[in-house]
Amino acid sequence: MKAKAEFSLGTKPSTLADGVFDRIRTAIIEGELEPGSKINEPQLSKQYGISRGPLREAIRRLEGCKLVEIKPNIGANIVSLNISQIIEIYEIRESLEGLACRLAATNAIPDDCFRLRELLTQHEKQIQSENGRIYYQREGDLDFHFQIVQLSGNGRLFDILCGELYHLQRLYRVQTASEPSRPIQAFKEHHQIVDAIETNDSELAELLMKRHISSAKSTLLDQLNQ
Amino acid sequence: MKAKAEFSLGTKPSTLADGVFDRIRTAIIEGELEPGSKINEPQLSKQYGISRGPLREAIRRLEGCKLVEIKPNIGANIVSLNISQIIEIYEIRESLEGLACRLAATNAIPDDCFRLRELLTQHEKQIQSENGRIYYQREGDLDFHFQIVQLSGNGRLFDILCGELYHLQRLYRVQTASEPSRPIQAFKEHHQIVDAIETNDSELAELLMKRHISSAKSTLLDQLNQ
DNA sequence: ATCAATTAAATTGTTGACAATATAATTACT
DNA sequence: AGTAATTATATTGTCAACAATTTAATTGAT
Repeated sequence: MKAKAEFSLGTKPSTLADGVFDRIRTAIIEGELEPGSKINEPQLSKQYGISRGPLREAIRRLEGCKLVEIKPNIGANIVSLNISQIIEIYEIRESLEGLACRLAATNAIPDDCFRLRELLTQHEKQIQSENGRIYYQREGDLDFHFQIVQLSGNGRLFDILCGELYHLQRLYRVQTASEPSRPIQAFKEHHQIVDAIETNDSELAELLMKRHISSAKSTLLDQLNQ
Repeated sequence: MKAKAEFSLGTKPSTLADGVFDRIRTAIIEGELEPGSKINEPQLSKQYGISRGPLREAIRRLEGCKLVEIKPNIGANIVSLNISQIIEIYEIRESLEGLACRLAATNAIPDDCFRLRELLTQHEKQIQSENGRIYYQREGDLDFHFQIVQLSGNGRLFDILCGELYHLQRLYRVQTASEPSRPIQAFKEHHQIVDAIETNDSELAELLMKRHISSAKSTLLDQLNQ
């Protein structure tokens, strides 16, 4: 019996299909598996040291998550997003994270706000430092949004945003190797948002978050039209 | 070669796994498979006349769609929603369908509005008639929302709403055998919404749709607290 | 040499068998 | 009789082999 408890809680890696699902999933999100590329079953099953049975189950599950597309008798391809699909996601995020932020402002207790400020302080240091700048800026931004959604207390909302949409946008960034283009401005907006949450001003919190995401969308569009 | 082209377009039923995925999926949505009940692989594979391999692939795909939950070495259960999860979905729908309706108001051409009116006329007849009243009221309501989301032109939004959230709420209704409780009022609100779309008043269209869904949520909460 | 037809290789789809685990039934004990 | 331990059954997880289909390579004709 191998020590295989990869995580301490909330995971269920006991089957090969589940384990390889996690691995392929992160490989897709991290950009190790190129968007649009084909999945070769014999190759992957050999690479992971399992047979095709559980591998195919993992791929089917990924299909359900819309991370791969399967064409009958042809095979599975890593999903690949074009710019208009990214804009679609921004539209949805604007709407849903506005909601999340409103709910967060209603629910948040002082300790939650403290943790958010802490995260932003950490984020600020990373903006000023040079090492690993771009990578950590992206991650810091995601962490912030992640925590807001968690504060909303709406589990389904969390699933959609943190379990689906964030991953897809990240996938696109890796795909196009885009850099964060307005880190200082974004940092300020984050603080504004925490201000609103801190005073339980849910309406303002919603408005600010929507504007924050709308700005990111506009920046992306500008970069393309330039 | 059997004539197996179940639908004329947009389907890919050529593999057993895909075919049985569709069948189980609709069985869940239609309420034929009871929420919370266990899936027995030998039984289902016999029932559908296939082996366990493709059946398990279908179940894994359903897991990815969050329609079943799999516990390792135990089995798969049809997902079962409690009331607070339904409320969560209402919150999300309020936000997303507001967005959808705003986009629809921007995009809609006169012919689209004509079709919406037609749908509502049909819906009105079904309210007045007695036969199959409840069932068709529900379906009519869903058709209306479905068409609005389609008019939004946002494919991802369509996937989330029409491919996921609608099904889950329907599942709950079957589960609790609830009836539509405010059909005439809902009918009026639908017409109001089309009015706004017709004049391309996107802001109003969004507001009305959000209010429409919020009312449905309140009605549900009232029924429970009464 | 270019293209179509044919053959060969590789990949996907499906099945049945076996191993591992969990559930049910039986036995044994206080 | 009630409960713990043990056996038996059923179900899930995994694998390897075979069938069906697609893709690549080869051959042949104009």
